[in-house]
Amino acid sequence: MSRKRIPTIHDVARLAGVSTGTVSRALNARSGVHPVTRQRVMEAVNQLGYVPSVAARELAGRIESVGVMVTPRIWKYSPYFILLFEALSEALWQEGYQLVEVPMSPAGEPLQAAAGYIVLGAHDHDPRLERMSQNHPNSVLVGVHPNMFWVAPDDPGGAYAATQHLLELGHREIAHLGAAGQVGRERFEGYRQALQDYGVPYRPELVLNGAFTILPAYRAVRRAWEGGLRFSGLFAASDEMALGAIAALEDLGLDVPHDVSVVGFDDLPDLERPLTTVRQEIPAIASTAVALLKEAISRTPPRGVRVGVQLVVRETTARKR
Amino acid sequence: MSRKRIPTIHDVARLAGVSTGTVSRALNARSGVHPVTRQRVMEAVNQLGYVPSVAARELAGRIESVGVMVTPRIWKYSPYFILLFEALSEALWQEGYQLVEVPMSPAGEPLQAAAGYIVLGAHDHDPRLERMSQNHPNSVLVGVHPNMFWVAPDDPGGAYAATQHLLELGHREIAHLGAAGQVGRERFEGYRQALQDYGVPYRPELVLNGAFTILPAYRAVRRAWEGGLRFSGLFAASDEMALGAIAALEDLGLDVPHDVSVVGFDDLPDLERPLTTVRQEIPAIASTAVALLKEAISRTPPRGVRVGVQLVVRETTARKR
DNA sequence: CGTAAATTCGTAAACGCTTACAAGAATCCA
DNA sequence: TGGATTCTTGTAAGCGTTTACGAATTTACG
Repeated sequence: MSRKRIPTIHDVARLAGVSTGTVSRALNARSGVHPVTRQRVMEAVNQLGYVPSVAARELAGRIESVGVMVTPRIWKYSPYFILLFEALSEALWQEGYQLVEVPMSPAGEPLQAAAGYIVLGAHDHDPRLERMSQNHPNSVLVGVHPNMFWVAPDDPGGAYAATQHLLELGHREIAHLGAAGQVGRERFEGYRQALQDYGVPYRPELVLNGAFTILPAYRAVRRAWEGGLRFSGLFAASDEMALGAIAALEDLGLDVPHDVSVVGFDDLPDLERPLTTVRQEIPAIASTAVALLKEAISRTPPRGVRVGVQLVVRETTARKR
Repeated sequence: MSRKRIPTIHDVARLAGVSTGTVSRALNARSGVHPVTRQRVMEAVNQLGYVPSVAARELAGRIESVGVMVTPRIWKYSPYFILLFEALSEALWQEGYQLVEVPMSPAGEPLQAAAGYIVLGAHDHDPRLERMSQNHPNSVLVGVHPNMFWVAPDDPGGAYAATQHLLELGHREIAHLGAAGQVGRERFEGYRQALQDYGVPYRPELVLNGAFTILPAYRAVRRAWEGGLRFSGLFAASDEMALGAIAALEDLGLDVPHDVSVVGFDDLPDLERPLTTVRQEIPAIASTAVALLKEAISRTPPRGVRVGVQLVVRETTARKR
């Protein structure tokens, strides 16, 4: 049961009748190889099913690997983070990096060496972040931290835009379905600021608490409404929460958007409803992270970047009746 | 802002006053190097903060990397898959493999070469699986497929045990909260078989439909109960569904487990309730996948393995009143 | 048609590590 | 003490790729 040898660049070269250098150029460089030759090489590649060895590429200095450290428990917020993970993989690949998932020791040290690190999902004041920022200047946090490189979406701005949208539609009783943590706070701030700028008094009882996930949102909204709370607009701190809210409202016999307009946050793909929401450009966050990573690797002083965010109006909001 | 050179085995050798071969042996081999020499090498390693280059090791044939391909949309079932991902990373590392996340082309081809592949989360009859099974005999599916290597938990067995547990507690009206797809079907089969073996007639109206996730489960249970359906036991096809069901029942003023006993499936960690459930040994699934991968790499004919599953009785089931 | 410039391609070194091989040093036993 | 063993170590080839360099070929142009 002998193992089939994996084809290498030499096999391709032999089959195409060229040298390995040429194969490499045909594969990587935009120019410097005759179209006809390139064609022959590509055919050989397809015929053999050749795929370049990442290890060899890395050794030759063509790519480097960067470690992505994922905090455990991250799966509680999962759809968002998984999308981010995929986007990072893609963005790194584009820039000639390879994504390696590296475990983080309890003390906060990466368990594998890499050219740089990207940290996902650490808590607000996780001591491991201090550790990373001290010992690993070549790392980037997706989140906010004063003395690291960081990227984060413009949460306050997005929340502001969402609330503003509801206000512009004529709504005055606007509830907010919020969550704890730094992100939750920032989104709440945007909501509050928008109300203030439009001269609508802030009413604490209109702020409900969810947890970024769907069922707590459903229950909070249903309970609040059954308890007599009324509003014609709702800004939810995540799409999942928005879906929960909509389900609750509909189960109560209300119509979205005609009785209540709902705005979400994130713009997750493939949702069951076309949500009016604030889109996070996950690919943009990923590519910003990679750009910062390059700075971090060259030991530039750390800085943070807010990635813009965009209101997408779909079918869950309407003008107030 | 020059980047600090990463120390190599040569630097270590120079500092320790030995050859690179000796350093390598000191690091890898149990024997064949004088204790005193080894000591000197280790000191040099620590002093320089040397970490072996994974790429070079791989090129030299010491370790191999295996690609894990994650189907998009996987995040819909996410907690389970993220845990699995982490477990795989761990299990591979143990066996001297490195986990690399490799993107899958739309056609179903891995975009990076690796010693082997593990495929996660592809749909039942995904054409890309056919493709993989044809072109990449060195791959393992977590799931079930006739002509690939595959691992899967013992879904029918687990479902049987869950239902049996409810029957043994004296319940006779046992509902099933199910989901679509192969996994959903297999869990349903276990439920049905158990009823039959205990002489309890199968009543189709007791089978509710969720979608593996929490909110649809909540709504299905709530609606069914409000519609007059009654049962004293419920077997849910996933823990998330069980949580949704419990929330619904409690919102209806019922007590779990005294009015209704609920059993889940998966045994996710850190749930808000101590669920009676069927535990999937995720680490076992991961290590089985790795074991099969080794077979696959050596081109053994494909086979599938069911990993055992275990009923864990906690606080959501009770004897029928 | 002839020369200069541009394009294309082959050669070989380098990346960091492992390991087969051989040489040298230490140990053993008669 | 001397030869045979056994340990320890250095040497160098090889893993699959990229890329600087220079040779060979093609193109451009007067």
